[in-house]
Amino acid sequence: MLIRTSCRQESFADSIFSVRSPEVLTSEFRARSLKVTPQRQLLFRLLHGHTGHPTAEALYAEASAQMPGISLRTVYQTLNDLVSMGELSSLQFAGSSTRFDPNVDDHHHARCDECGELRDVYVDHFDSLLVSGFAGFTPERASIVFGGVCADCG
Amino acid sequence: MLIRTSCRQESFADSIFSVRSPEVLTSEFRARSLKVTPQRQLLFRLLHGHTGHPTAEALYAEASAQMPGISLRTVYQTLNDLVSMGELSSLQFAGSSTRFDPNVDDHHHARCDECGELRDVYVDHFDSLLVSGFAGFTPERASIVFGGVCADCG
DNA sequence: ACTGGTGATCGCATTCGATGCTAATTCGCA
DNA sequence: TGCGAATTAGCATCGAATGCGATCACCAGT
Ligand SMILES: [Mn+2]
Ligand SMILES: [Mn+2]
Ligand SMILES: [Zn+2]
Ligand SMILES: [Zn+2]
Repeated sequence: MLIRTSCRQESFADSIFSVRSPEVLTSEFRARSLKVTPQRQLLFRLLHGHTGHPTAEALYAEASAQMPGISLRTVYQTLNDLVSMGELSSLQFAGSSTRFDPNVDDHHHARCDECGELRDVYVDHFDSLLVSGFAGFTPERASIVFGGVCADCG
Repeated sequence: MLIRTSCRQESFADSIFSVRSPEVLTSEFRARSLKVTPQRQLLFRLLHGHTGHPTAEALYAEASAQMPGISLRTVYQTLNDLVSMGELSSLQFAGSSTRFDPNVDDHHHARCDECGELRDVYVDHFDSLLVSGFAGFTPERASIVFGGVCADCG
């Protein structure tokens, strides 16, 4: 496998992509007659600025620290709402639970075979790919997952 | 999203990729001191020539038709063995159970959003992709999944 | 062919992530 | 402030997959 690494690597590292602000999410929820509860507000805050790919359990742990008694069920509920609103995306890999991605930008992922760490990667010249085998299939989206070894595990 | 469709589309459709022959798999199992039982032989046969992406349950159904009493546990066992031997690969998507892929050729997939149908696609010029964000990560593999609508659901 | 030993089979229990259900609560609008 | 509708939280349930272990059977060596 040959992969060309862009020289613009650094410029991307500077950018931080996350879920939209708690204020925006609040309006979005209200606009859909969804109530803005303290539990949801807390999750809005936790997700905003989050650059990783947390699981529901991880967010539940973070949330519990600030709001003891919040239920895992509610965390799932809210994350699912955000996903169906397109404010969050979800990723699934073999042998681990669903990861939620606060970065809804058009991007792809690199996943470490050892530790499962997931990082965002950006791909240029996607349209120079030549794909055969669609035969009637209408592609609308594409997602690339690179498998390999991360810096820590290497 | 812009995707270039290869004019060689048809030539690929002619090729049939599958798991290796029951005879080869038999030798492979013996070489590893794994016994070649009737249950395994049946699965070898079912997988050979299989061009789809069946679930363990689906293969269990097929197997049960020819060998009533075979257990789902044994089907999983054998499929997992084949995967760890590299004779079969496994794929996982959100909201559905693991799909086993008898095609271990280097290829990618297109998945219908409606019905979940999965088809093989082949990608050329992969090395013209420009990837940024690796930063220490050593990529070894890549897998592309196209999302969209299949001919039946369109 | 027989046999011993190691690996396989199969059914049942168990795990784990995720969702269904619902009484009690709370949000948000009037 | 009060009402109706949405939410919460806890527990039950689900589905896919694996752990376990008594019994079975492949197969190498005789
Ligand atoms: Mn991401
Ligand atoms: Mn395939
Ligand atoms: Zn790692
Ligand atoms: Zn379809």
